[in-house]
Amino acid sequence: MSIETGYRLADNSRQLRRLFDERVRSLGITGPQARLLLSLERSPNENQAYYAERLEIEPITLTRIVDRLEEAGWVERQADPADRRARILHLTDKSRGIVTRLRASVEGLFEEMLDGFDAGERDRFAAMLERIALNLAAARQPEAVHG
Amino acid sequence: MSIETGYRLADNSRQLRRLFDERVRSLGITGPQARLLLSLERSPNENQAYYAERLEIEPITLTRIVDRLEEAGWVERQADPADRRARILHLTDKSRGIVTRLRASVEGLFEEMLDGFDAGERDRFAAMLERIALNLAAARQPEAVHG
DNA sequence: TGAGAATAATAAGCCTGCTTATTATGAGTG
DNA sequence: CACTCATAATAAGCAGGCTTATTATTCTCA
Repeated sequence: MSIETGYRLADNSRQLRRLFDERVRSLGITGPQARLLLSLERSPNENQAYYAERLEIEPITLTRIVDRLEEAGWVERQADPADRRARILHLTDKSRGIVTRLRASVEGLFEEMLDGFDAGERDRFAAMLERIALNLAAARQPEAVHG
Repeated sequence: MSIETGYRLADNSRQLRRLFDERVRSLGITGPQARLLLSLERSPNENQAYYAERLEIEPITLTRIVDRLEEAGWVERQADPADRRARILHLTDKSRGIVTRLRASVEGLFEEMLDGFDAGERDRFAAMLERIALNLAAARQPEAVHG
């Protein structure tokens, strides 16, 4: 039984990612670029390692996303006066406008996803997802159990 | 509220995909390659278009996965006597052994994911995922509503 | 202080996903 | 039959994910 549910969960999230990518594409950016811009709006002026951690991608992956965003004028790298290794990221005047639309797009999509769910159902679904998140975290480090 | 739930769903599935990729990697193949091999076990001897449709990837993406699997001896392409454009795929003697272990790996992972969920909870979670799948399908073609 | 470990960013190279385009073949219609 | 349209596979080229490795800097602690 868990097989079908596992596949369904994977399928749903693939659809969700696709829809997100499609919608932000009309704004001229890719899905991962949009995720970084949203993260930059919420927590600005941190170094690249911070955003890589937050988006759960490798630093080198983030580096290349930033390369393209910077080239297109959506973000700027800035030296960190406190650490000469680091680069601080921030939005530009050009990008501040788009981020609002991005946020609306994401919120609308998530709302469509849960269309027809009442408040109680949303709570129960969210609680189940939290339990699954814990299970997946536990599955990640099977060695740690033997401490 | 739906924002956090949407992000949680996306996060969970990213974790799930990562765990899957990590586990099959020890068998010497990548995640997408594993998905194709499992699909080949379940429905053998179809053409490439069939598996692309089934895995919900573009035909060209499947072509390249097959390129690498064929080169490594995990699958074989075969001419379709009924359609000279098409190529029929099938597993090889070498791959038949690994597919059993793949299946066990997937089933184990999905089981860990739902650890602690009783039968009723599994049913309710699966039902919610189905509703979300319908909502996402509806979100895909907003134009069709006006049809 | 000074040596070694840790951290920040990046490069190279692989695989997978996409869009757009091309070629070969098949199917349908007049 | 011939014309058109659809379909199967593939190519080119890009973005994003990864692993592994490199360089520069910072941190730790004996």
